Amino acid sequence: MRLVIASCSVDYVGRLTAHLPSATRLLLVKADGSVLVHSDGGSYKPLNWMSPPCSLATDVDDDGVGTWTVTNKAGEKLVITLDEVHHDSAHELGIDPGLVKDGVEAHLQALLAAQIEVLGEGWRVVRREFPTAIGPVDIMCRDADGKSVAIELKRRGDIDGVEQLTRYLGLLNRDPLLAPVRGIFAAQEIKPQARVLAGDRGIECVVLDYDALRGLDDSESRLF
Amino acid sequence: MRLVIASCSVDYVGRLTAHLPSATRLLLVKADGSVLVHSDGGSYKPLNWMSPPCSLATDVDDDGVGTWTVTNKAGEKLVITLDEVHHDSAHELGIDPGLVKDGVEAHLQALLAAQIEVLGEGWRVVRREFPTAIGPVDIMCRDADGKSVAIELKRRGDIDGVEQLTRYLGLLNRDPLLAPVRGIFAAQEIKPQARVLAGDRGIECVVLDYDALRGLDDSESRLF
DNA sequence: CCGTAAATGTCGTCG
DNA sequence: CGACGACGTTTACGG
Repeated sequence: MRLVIASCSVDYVGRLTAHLPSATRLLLVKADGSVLVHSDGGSYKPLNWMSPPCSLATDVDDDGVGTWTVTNKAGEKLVITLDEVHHDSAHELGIDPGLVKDGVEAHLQALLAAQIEVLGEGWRVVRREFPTAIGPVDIMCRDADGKSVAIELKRRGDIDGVEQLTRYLGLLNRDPLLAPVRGIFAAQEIKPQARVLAGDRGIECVVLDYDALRGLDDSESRLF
Repeated sequence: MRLVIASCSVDYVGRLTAHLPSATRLLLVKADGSVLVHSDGGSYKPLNWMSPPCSLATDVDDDGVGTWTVTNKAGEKLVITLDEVHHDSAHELGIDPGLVKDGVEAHLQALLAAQIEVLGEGWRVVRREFPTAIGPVDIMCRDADGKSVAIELKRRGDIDGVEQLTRYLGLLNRDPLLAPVRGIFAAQEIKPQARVLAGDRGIECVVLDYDALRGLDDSESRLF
């Protein structure tokens, strides 16, 4: 990894065209050739960048002044014009073991599927990620009477999720083997507008407590 | 901007829980207090981070070994445990003038509006960003017979865009002065599922070639 | 401040 | 490799 602090201007030509006027910035060159241009504020997103795989060609003088050209297979190009270099150092980092995540939708789905009876006694899971022509239903199950129920799971219950479930229900209810299919919109948090829209579509809302679900499940290890 | 190369492990507890085992990484502290943890590969996205506004508290010895704790108002916490510091430098960067973009959806809209007859002879634009109660229709136009057509533009045509246009059409068709309103979903690329959904809703799909549109337009400058 | 739509989205997963 | 949905989405733009 190479770190350069330099006064520079940047031009990107690719999926769009973008330009950065001259200013002092951090240029970060990773081992895979990718380049990030960061300012001293904003967010984690660079002002400009080139994702790997790509290659960096430099045309600079003894002071590091000149141009860097980063290109990729798709013909996208990032041109960095360096006016003055304030810092330039390289560091060996090695392979990163990577991130371990916990608490995302997949876990919520596993937890709910393992404890589907929190929704009603005698309920059973037919399939997780039940396939349809327009995408998979998160959990397909049947209630105590054997009637089909489609569950859409979200961490945050927004209008989009209700729309998604509505599309599934519209399709599923055309299948005489399944119809009538009931819909349940389950999330850790459901926005008021989503709740209203769900009510309007005859979709039931369920707020899930992730910690409670995890607590109820005695053998957490088998979920993963 | 402070740059630290260090062997460290990282824990994030917030909207989710995440852990990074010990390895050598770049720690980037921006002037606004935000912190980015980058590995030597991957993409522009850090392995872990804390967005501003947030505050960094350090508890380290003379070698820089110890822990950094970054917290924000929402109670999210990023804890970095430094085992060994290989590099530590600070740099003054100043304010960044910011990025200038060109070639995004707004430009596609301008190009298509200027050449609306690529959709059919005698078509004319009624208005770009035609206002409705639930948001603006990208382009409202009339075909050769004077019938209303609502166009939704996307760079990438996904299901969301079809839903969006469907909502507009539902509203517009309640207006006797406009109805019946036809819908066209135009994008540089249309996903199969979006195409199926559009077909189901009676919405026509049009694939746009940005370069061709730009090439057809003789005076590109007047678009901007 | 909240809601909506765009993004050089990126990232994982599954076919 | 493409299609698809989640994302600590983030970010910009209105009201």
